[in-house]
This record gives sequence, structure tokens and C-alpha cells, in this order.
Amino acid sequence: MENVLATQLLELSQLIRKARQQWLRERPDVPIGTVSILKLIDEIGTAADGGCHAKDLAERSGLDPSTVSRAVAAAVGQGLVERRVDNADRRASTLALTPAGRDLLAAASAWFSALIGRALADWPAGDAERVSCDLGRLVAAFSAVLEETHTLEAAR
Amino acid sequence: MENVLATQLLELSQLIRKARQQWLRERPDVPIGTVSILKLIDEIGTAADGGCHAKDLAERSGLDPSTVSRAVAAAVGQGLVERRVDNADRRASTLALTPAGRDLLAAASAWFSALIGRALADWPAGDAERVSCDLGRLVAAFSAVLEETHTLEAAR
DNA sequence: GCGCAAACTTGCCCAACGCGCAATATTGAT
DNA sequence: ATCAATATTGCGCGTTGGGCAAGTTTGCGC
Repeated sequence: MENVLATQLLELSQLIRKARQQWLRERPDVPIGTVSILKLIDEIGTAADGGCHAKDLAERSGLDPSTVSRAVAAAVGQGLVERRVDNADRRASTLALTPAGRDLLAAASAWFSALIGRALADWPAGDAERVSCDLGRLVAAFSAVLEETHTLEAAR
Repeated sequence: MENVLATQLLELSQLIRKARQQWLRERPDVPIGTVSILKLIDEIGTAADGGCHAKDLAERSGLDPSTVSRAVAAAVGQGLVERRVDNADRRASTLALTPAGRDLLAAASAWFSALIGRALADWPAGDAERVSCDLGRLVAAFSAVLEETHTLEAAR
């Protein structure tokens, strides 16, 4: 069973790579990583009281803090993200999307959603919901085990 | 709905990246791409009459033919894969795993399966099967739409 | 036999994504 | 005052993969 899942996950990762390449061909000005960053800033910023900090971003994305900082700097340079000192903790930066960043995120979301929509076009009603539910469980299960592995390594 | 799925797929791709990095930390001698290549050679070789050709590999993996050729050359150099002229079409190479390649593939499969097993350890019986079934449908749906997109582009 | 295409390989150079270390500055907590 | 947290930036590197060009050999149809 696990072997079947491993194969499916390998296939899925290959498909995701193809989708990303497709995006890149259509939008060479926007690295896919920027889209991920924008999305996470939006989500975290919406959910968290103090807004989105670089540290949150690094944790959520699993990227190295220096990578996150540089990605944010690039997005700031492109006018997609703004950085402000957090008054509650002046060591930290609060990250937020600019209107341009919002527009780009909306466009990217529409692009990926359209792709997914085409894939699921002839699915019976309710199937997408069920698959999404299962995918959510899978994501949660993996998050837990990979987080645990990461924690064990940090303890070394 | 599609937006939820897009988010989940982004999260899943990040988790897959973490798993791959974990593998790389534990097995720096074995690029993850080599594992994928070995796996595909094994699958295609098992399923196809004439064995596995580089062209099959490129199609299945979505990698550029030159990339595939180089990856195969590296695997041959590491004694994991052997290349033979296909007598049915002497332009083509038939790729097959060596015993060492088989061992490595088995080890990698065990590694990833163990990871997945830990993630699903406390799932109720039958749930993994259901999720796998749903994942298979998702993979098939995406394959179809991305293949179609790829075909349209080739026609340009 | 010829011409074209298929199958593949290799050299070369590049792109995209990400890591990690070191150094630095500022702020927060004790 | 000391130490840790938060973040940033420079630098150099690693991993994965693309694409072009050129070349060789073989297969196929005329």
C-alpha cells in the first residue's frame, strides 16, 4: 500500500513540476516561488493577529530563513510586498501584500484553479470535495511526520 | 473548491520537497532524480514488451530527452543501469536495472514507504486504500490535462 | 540508393530554486 | 550587561533540469 502511495506521490510531484514549468513559460517574470510566498503571506496575514512575520513564512514554507528573506526582498523590490516594523516587537518585520501583490496572487490563483478545473471538468458532483478532504488528511499526516523528523534533526 | 485544491497541492509539493531533502541528507550519494529514473525503468521494463527505452523514460518522467540521456549515463556509470542495443530497433537502447540498481531501488522504496507508513500509522483500516484511490484519480485527471497542454504547445 | 525521420548521445552553457555560513544590526528578556 | 531572538545581506555553492547544436546510426518509404 505504501509503495502504491509512494508511486502516486512521485507521479504527482512530476505533474506539479510540469504545471510549474507551464506557469513559467507563460509568466517568465514571476518565479513560482514568488507566488508561493505571496500566498503564504496572504494566508498567515489573514489568520494571525500580528500579521505575517518572516519567521512564520520560513516555518510554513519549510524554506531556510535566509532564502525567505531574500525572496521577500525580491517581492518588495517588485512592489508586490511591503515590509513594516512590527510595533509589538520591533525586531520583527510585518509583511503584507501590496495591491499589485494582491492582483498577481489573484491572477496566479485563477491560473492554477483553471488548470485544476479543466482536470476535474467531468467529475461527478461531490467527488472533488471528497478528494480534497482526503488530500487534506494526507497533507496533515505528512506534515506531522516530517515536522517530527525535522525536530529530531534539530536536536542532534 | 479549485482554490482549496490548489492550496493543498502547494502544501503537498512543499512536503514532498522536505521529504526529498531528508533523503538527500541521509543519502548524499544518490540524487533523488536517480531514484525516479530507476523506478521508471523498472516499471516500464516490467510493463513493456521491448523493455524500457530512453524515449519512454522521457515521456513518462516529463524530462527533456537530453536530461534523461545524461541521467541514464550517470546511472550506468554508477553501475545501477545497463544499456543494451535493442535488436528489434537498433537505433534504440534498452535500459534495465542491474542487481545493484535493484537493491538501491528496493532501499529507496523501503525508505519512502517507511515515511509514508509513519504518516499513516494511526489511520483506520481502509482509509489508505481510499486515499490512494482518490490520489490515483487526481493523478490521472492531471496527467490528461497537462498532456493536452503539452500537445497544444508542440503544435505551435 | 536516396532522403528524411527516428532514436539517442554528448558537449556546452544556462536557468531556476534553494541552502548554509558568516557577519551585522536591532530589539527583547532576564 | 548579557544573551537570545528577529531579521537581513553577501557570498558561494549544490541540486535539478532545460535547450541548443552537432553528430552517429538505423529504419522506412519511395
